[in-house]
Amino acid sequence: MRSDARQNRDRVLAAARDEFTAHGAAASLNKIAQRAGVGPGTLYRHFPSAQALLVAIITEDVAALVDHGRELLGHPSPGEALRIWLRAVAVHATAMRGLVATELLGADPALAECHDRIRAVAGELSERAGVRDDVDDLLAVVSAVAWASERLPGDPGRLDRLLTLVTRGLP
Amino acid sequence: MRSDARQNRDRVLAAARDEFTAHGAAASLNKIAQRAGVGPGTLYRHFPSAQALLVAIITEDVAALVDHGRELLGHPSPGEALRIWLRAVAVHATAMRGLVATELLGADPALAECHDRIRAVAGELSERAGVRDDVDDLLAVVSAVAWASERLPGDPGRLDRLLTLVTRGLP
DNA sequence: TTCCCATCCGGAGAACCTCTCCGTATCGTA
DNA sequence: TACGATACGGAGAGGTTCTCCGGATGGGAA
Repeated sequence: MRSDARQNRDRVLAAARDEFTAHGAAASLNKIAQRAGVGPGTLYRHFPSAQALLVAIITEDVAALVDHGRELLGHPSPGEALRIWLRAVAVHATAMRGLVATELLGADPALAECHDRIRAVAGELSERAGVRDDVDDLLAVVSAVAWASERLPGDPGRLDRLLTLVTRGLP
Repeated sequence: MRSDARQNRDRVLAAARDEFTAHGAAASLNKIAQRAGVGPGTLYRHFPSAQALLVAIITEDVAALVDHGRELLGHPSPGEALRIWLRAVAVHATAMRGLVATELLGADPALAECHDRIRAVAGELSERAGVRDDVDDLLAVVSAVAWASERLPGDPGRLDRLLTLVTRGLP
């Protein structure tokens, strides 16, 4: 890839983060292109859809989330490790006004690898904690309440209350 | 209100239900107007925004939901009554591709009366069941998993599994 | 039954969106 | 330094939301 192409792609991604963070699903691709200082044709050549943009951003962030989960495998309290990590998953899902949750709960095959990585860590943490719940269902619930808490951003403690509600059956 | 105005309003509401059911948030107000057989000016005079349309539809449906809840107050098993009703709330929230959940979890003051009515029934059912959870949080969780289950409509049993997960701490 | 007017209708147009196409620009290799 | 493959970008097509105002009409009064 040419250097100007690489630079433009990075700028589009950064602008997309900012626009999605500010406007969630209402973010405009034209505005993202303007913010990145490129033409719409350039944006579309790098990312054929808003979804492709979101996938690229989410993929960057899932790496850190998975690393965090792996570190928690060494936690002395398996139940606590799982709770800490599920909270990290929830916080991650609230990003970009809940768009991360929306994408992770959808069926985009482009996120299959992200799902696999998250599922693998969730599986290990759950097993250590003796939790028998289906990990996909557990992750779905956590993402769902993350998304819900983004619907009323004026209540900062809400995410934790909702998480407490949905994880009380855990050890 | 004139009879032609009343008729057009009803047709717009019916068309809106159909379009929101088929397309969720991607439903177009122009298409709704076309489907109702009115001009955009007519649609906008009756409903100044998509949100106003949704509020009108949701308000119609909440009446039935609340009636259902009141009937359940006579249920011999208070825990079971609460579960049955929370499931009804979830099913209601999945309507129009999860748009009902999206709206009920938002901050639109126009839905304040709906919230009050739902909260009142939830409060009574919870009290009978000995549940101390904050009813707003409980309702939020239920709407959240309803929305999540709409993200993957190909898995019909998912809503029930997610509901079982989030309500297991109840009596 | 007719008339009149307040209420209602509807569609052209403005401004924005998504997305594409193709003439122009430029990076990088020879 | 030159050239060509790669990349750019913006005009334009077709869609959306939303408004405005000239025309239509429901219904009440005479």
